[in-house]
Formats: sequence, structure tokens, C-alpha cells
Amino acid sequence: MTTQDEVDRLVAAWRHERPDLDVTPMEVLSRISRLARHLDRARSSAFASHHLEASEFDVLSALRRSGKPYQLSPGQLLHETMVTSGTMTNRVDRLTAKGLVNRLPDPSDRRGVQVRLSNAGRAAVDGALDALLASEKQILKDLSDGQAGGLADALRILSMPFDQPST
Amino acid sequence: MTTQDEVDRLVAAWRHERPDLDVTPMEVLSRISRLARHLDRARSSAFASHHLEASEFDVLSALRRSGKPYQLSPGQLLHETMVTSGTMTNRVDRLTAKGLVNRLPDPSDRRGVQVRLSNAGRAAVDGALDALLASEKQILKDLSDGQAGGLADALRILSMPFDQPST
DNA sequence: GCAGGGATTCTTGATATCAAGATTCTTGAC
DNA sequence: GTCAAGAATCTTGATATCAAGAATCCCTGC
Repeated sequence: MTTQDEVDRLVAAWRHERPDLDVTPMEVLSRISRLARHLDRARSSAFASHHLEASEFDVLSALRRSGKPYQLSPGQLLHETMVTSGTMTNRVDRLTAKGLVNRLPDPSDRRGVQVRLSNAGRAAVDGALDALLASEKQILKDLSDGQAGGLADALRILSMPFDQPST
Repeated sequence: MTTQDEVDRLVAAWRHERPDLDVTPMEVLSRISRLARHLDRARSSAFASHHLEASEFDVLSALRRSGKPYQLSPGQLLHETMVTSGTMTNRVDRLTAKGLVNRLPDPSDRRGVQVRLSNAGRAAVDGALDALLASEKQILKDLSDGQAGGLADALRILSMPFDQPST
């Protein structure tokens, strides 16, 4: 028989205590929240051997996947990583101290700054990405390709209203 | 046609920059992580009118669904909420100051403490739960019952190894 | 030209969290 | 009985994050 996870127990407890309520939304949303915490930890340990924090990887990977010259403004970075500007200033400071990024003046806008990946930063993020993907593949091992595809589709439907606030 | 979300853009960027890698795991796992951040914000705003932080609700709801006498040890609470003991001490302090919980000595173990929901705490958590479920139902509105069920099942498969570390 | 609104980044102060260690108590072996 | 080992909770110190505001600069309309 199929075993229970924590959310099954949690939902059963609510049904017992509050039988008047429909708690089925938790079957999906509480699992997403709990799973995200587990994934955070898995990411942290995947990066540990590369001497990177998960939050640092988020910045480096945004730069890496933007393509040459691996350079974005702090404003673009905080949109990608969903943090506030104070947090991004702090992160860029740390990454600069580690020599993984450089802060360059924006030639066309003197307020602006460009954050650019250094060669060391690129090497670090490429190595960490391999470790991350290996870890992620392992986490998804119990899902068939079809199941994973269906899962991605359903999650996309949930994400859309948040990512496209105009509609 | 179907529109893209942020993860579609992120995955497309990686495929362009690192065509040698299989980044399909991100289709699922990055969506879970990003969605969890959005859900956190939605929860916070659902609780705002009830003068509760999301972290406070987590503690109160664990007590509430445990049933009468609405009482758990800090150790049980930190297992439910996935935080460290220092964090839980802090949260219980705050909730005690608000009069929503009480700290009672454990009669059978003099090291131990029992955290009990007050009447005010019970009223607060019941009200906040209504608001939360209304918000969650809204977030899931674009999913059919069948889709939501399939989503919950797939997420359960992913959660199981984390929730049952013995296997 | 130039004033004012808007954009961009950084700073500041407060706070929630974590990791590690201290404290207090229970339990089991002898 | 007593002592060592372990359990449960709390404390401490460091840090990452956020919200709000400051500082600097662009740009449009006049």
C-alpha cells in the first residue's frame, strides 16, 4: 500500500479537528512549501563542496545564463532572484570580496552599475551547476518522464498568475 | 497559445548557454522553489488582517490540529515546523507575549515544557485558517480537481524520501 | 536650460533565523 | 545510591534578510 507523507498526516489531523472545512488545497500547497525547504537544504549541501552558498549561486547563475559578457545590473538581478535591493547589495559585496564578480560602472548611465562574472566566478558556477543537476536528478528519480512533464505543466499553471501580474 | 512563465525563460536561457547539459530537472524543481516564495507572500498577506506572521501561524496551527488539549512540547513543534530550537524559543516567546500561548511545566519531565494554546490563540488560528484556505482556493482556481489530485500525488512521491529518512 | 518626477542603487536599523554550546534533568548500569 | 551518557530546552553570537528612506542621476515638458 502507499505510505503517507507528513502532509497526509497534517491533512488527516485537520479533517479530524475541523471536519467543517475543506482542506484539500493543502494537499498541493503545503507540499510545495515543505518540499521547497527540503530542496533548499539539498541545494546547500550540493554547493558545500564548491564553497558556495545557495544564495550566492542564485546570483552567479543568473549572470551565467544571461550569456556573454555575463553581466547584469543589480536591478535585473533582483528581479531574477526575488530578493530586495538591500539583500542584493549585500550579496554582490560578498561575491566581490570572494573575487567571483566585479562591479563596473555603467557607461551609459552614471547611476547604474553592472555586475560582471569573473573567470573564477564562471568556473565556480559551472562546477556548482553540475553538482546541482546531479542532485536534482536524484531527487526526481522516482518520477517517470511523463509524470515529471505533467507535474511541470501543472506547476506552470500555478506560477503564471504570479509571473505575469498584468493579466 | 500557452504562455511562458519565468522558469520557461530560465530553462531556455540555460539551453542556449549550456546545450551540453540536461536541465529538465529545473522544470519541476525551480518551479517548486519559486512558487514557494510566492506562496509565502500570499500567506503573509492572508494573515495580515489577523495580525499574525506566517511563522506564528505555523506554530499555532500545529497546536490547533493536534487536538485537545492543544498542547505540544517545543521539540514536537520544531519537528512540525522544520526550524531549529533557537528559532522555536523565539517564536514561543513572542506568542506568549501576545497571549496566544502559555508555557507550562511538564509534570512528568522537569526538563520539559509544554506549549499550550490559549483561548485567544485558538480564536486567532481559527480565523486565520479561514483566510488562508480562501486564499489557497483562489490560487488553485485554474486547476481542475483531477489536475490537482495528480499534482498532489506527484508531489507526495517527491516528498516521501525526505519525510521518511529511514527507507 | 532647468525643474521636477521617476528610476536606480545603496545605507540604515530592526529582526528572524541558524549553529554551537551551556544548562538542567532523566535514565540505566553497576 | 551514584555516576556517566544522553535528552530536552534555552542562550549566545553571528549573519542574512527586509522595509523604508537617502543619495544620485536620467529625462521629459516647458
